[in-house]
Amino acid sequence: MKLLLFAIFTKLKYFDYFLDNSSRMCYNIIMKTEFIDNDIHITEQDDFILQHIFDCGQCFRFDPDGDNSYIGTAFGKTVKISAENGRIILHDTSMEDFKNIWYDYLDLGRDYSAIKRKLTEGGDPVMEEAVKYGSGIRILNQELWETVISFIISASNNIPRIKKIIGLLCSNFGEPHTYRGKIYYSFPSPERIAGLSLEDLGVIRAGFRDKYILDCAKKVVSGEIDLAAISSMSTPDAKKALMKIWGIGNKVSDCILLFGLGRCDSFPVDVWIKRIMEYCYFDNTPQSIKTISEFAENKFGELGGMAQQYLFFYARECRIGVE
DNA sequence: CACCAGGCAAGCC
DNA sequence: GGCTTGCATGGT
Repeated sequence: MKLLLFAIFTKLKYFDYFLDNSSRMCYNIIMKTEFIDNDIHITEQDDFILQHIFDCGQCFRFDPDGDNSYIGTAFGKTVKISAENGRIILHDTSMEDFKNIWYDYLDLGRDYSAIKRKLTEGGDPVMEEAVKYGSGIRILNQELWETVISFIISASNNIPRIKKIIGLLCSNFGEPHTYRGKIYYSFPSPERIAGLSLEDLGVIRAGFRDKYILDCAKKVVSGEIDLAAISSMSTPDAKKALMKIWGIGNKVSDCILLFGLGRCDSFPVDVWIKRIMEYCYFDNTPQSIKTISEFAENKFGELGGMAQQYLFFYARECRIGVE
């Protein structure tokens, strides 16, 4: 029990909690893993629903691939994930990539059942509904550079078009690799983007955001922006540093803190969150973003980021406050 | 045609 | 500090 509570706020490292690290079958306290014919099979993991994970606006590079499957690219590797009858399968991957990339990317070391219990233990009917709708949400641990550029692109944009722009960025400027007989592209490096002109970048149709992308890439390459340094800063300092980047303001920096830097207390307030918070907690009366942020900080604290994802998914599924 | 989309920068007070 | 406006593009 002590371990479970501990796991809410930390993350179980793959290597730390597996009983038998040398065999092809492993357990940790919240799931069972097997490596069978180039596939990773995960069972005894109930807090995992692909639609919730990949359709809650945190990640723009995974798409449905048939029933109960998604396929996408992260850290330069592509994986097809399917989930059916309590069995999650990561197809055509290696144990190495599972340990080094996907285990952490999918946040498999965190106990989301405990998080959901904690968020709803106060008897908040709003959060109970939200958690019911998005019960399989997990917060992905994404690459910082990709998260920075992706959320610069997200400003004043809609999710389908964000995905389209990022897709064009990768297919035009990323490195190709083959997976299951098809070609996929990595997210382009800072060096690659920094070498482009604004005109080159025009093919991705990013609109007014193109200059932010180019400026950021150039400054990352020159060292003026040090992402490694930012990742080791305290959350307030990291936020200040991110907000110095052209094109990154309050909301985008909160998204980067949550999705790219693992700061789970970060509570990004966008138009959807603003609407659902006003509707559910403020008698549907308009509030400033600052008021909503402070309310969320008091109410959700360390779990603000998780609460935000459940609310965001719930708001969009039920179109709360729209019409 | 207007209005909006996981906002932000710049210019104003 | 807070408030307004313009911004690229594509969809409704």
